[in-house]
Amino acid sequence: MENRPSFGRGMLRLGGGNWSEAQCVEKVEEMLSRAIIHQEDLWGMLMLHSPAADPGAMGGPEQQQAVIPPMVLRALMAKLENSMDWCHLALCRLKEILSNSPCPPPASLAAAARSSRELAATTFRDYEPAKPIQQPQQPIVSKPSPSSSSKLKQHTTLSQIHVPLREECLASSPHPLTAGLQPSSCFSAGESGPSTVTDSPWSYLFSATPKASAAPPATRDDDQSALTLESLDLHEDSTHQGQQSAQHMHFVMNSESSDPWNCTDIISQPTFTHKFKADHPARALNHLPRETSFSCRVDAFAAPSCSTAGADAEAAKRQLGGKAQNSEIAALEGGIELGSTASHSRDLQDRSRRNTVRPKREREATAEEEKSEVQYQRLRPGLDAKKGIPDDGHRGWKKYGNKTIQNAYFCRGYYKCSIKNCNAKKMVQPTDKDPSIFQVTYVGKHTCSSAHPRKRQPRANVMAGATTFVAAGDQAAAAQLLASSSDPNAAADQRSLLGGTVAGAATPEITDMVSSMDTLPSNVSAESLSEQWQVLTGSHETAATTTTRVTMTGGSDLESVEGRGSTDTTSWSSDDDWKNFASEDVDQNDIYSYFDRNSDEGVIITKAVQQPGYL
DNA sequence: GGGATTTGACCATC
DNA sequence: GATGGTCAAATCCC
Repeated sequence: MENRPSFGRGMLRLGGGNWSEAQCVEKVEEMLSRAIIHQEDLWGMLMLHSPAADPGAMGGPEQQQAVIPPMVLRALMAKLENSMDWCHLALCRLKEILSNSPCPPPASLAAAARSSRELAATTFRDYEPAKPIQQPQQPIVSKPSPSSSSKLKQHTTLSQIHVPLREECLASSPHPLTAGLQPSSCFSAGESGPSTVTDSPWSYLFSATPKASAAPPATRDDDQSALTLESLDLHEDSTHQGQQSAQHMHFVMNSESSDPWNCTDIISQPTFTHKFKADHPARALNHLPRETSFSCRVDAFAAPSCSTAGADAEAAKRQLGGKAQNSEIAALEGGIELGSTASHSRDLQDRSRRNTVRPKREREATAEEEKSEVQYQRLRPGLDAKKGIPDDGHRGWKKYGNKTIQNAYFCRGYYKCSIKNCNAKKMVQPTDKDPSIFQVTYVGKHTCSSAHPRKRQPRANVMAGATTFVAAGDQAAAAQLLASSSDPNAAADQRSLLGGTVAGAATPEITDMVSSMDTLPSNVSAESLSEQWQVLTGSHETAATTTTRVTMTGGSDLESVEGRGSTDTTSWSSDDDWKNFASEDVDQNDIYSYFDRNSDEGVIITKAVQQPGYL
């Protein structure tokens, strides 16, 4: 399985190189941040069905039998909350170590502090009252490694931080550790500009960093997307933290919607300005409201000495002529700092400059490179499980290599077309943040068009999952459908829908992408029922669904039906196909057509999902 | 047994 | 020297 790190005989290579302690700490910080994201997601999913959160959601007795016992749910939630507390605490501690400047807990924290055993007794009172939680009772005192070559070599006296204990659930009470902090106070003494947005519990710190769209930047004139990042610029501040230069980012955002968990409040304030300064672009991004979907225009970009995320990664790719080292891009996208030293910054800047004179290899490969295309494809549970990678419809891919990539958790698989003399290749790599989404880089074109018929999808009935996407504007119904779905992705989509859909937010790219059932035989009539656009903020996707009712007349002499997406077509050529056909991957851009037929009438739903840059 | 996959080695490039 | 792409022998699996 190329999608998992290799262990045992093929020991995972962790990229090599010497990492300073500071870099290791940054790594840990990144891991903790991601852990928190997952914890919050899980917590949110638990909240959706928690009887404590919604006593009326239990339904009848049949449903009660099917759900997790309330006491277990509460215990799970308490576990999650405790875990999240610890992650927040660890992050605060790490940042304190890094900056070597103690950041005392806010007054609200001191007021909130109680003993850990008291917490245990509180959170587990309904489940396992006597079970203590292993938590340190004393403030952590750093023990610098004698071999350290970083600033950590110096003894760092850490401030006392008592374990913050929450008495209320996260939905109604922000974390006490962060409740009293201004946006950048934990990182630097940078200014914290005015913000008219009341930070929600989900947007404080270390949450998912919104990513910029890879699509051409949209302006507010031609795009009604929920959030527009008006400008983003970076500049060096060599005076910051001694010799380490800092990337300062300034954001000016106009937003009509941001936090899907508190969408109404944001909508009531159609425009807000959020300015701040942080000593790390990724940290700056962390202050953006969580789970937002936006486009951005990069007005200026300086090759970073530290990682950025999303927009910066894309900008870096462009800046480096699309030939940036994968390690750098992976680090950029992952928010991982490859090296905090000035030398690494210079290296990146030099690389950027070198690209004005294109390397020999690149020049020679120009023709081929122009044919490369990067896509993000989602693994469809049940359909792609066997191969472990998304099925793009081509039958002849042969795997010829597997490689661990520096700073990427998952291996990259190398595939080429098995047809003789065909030069098509692709590289497939799960993204770090969501292994079910793969970055697929196609290189070269197929020269075997007649020899690789599209692979017919298994005729499993996936209609139940497909229909869940048509309920834009009817979030409750959609959520109910998704909740009843067995699709593991349903929870995420449920969160997305519950988080708020924005009608009329389709981008021109999506408009061009979707065309449903434009070729029909004479005995089939099609009636377009609806076309819905929505921004699935929770998954950073924009989705379009078109629903077409299809009626077959004149008996079962169907010959062919085609549905066409932007780059490919799907077809079924016999009545038997028509009857049994359930799902077809229309093309590689996450366009799916679903068909369900009862007697002579069916409904075809085409869903197009645009993943903005993905990540 | 044969095709597909894995995996260490090799090579090109920076 | 580090890194990514490719090769090919070994191995796996149907």
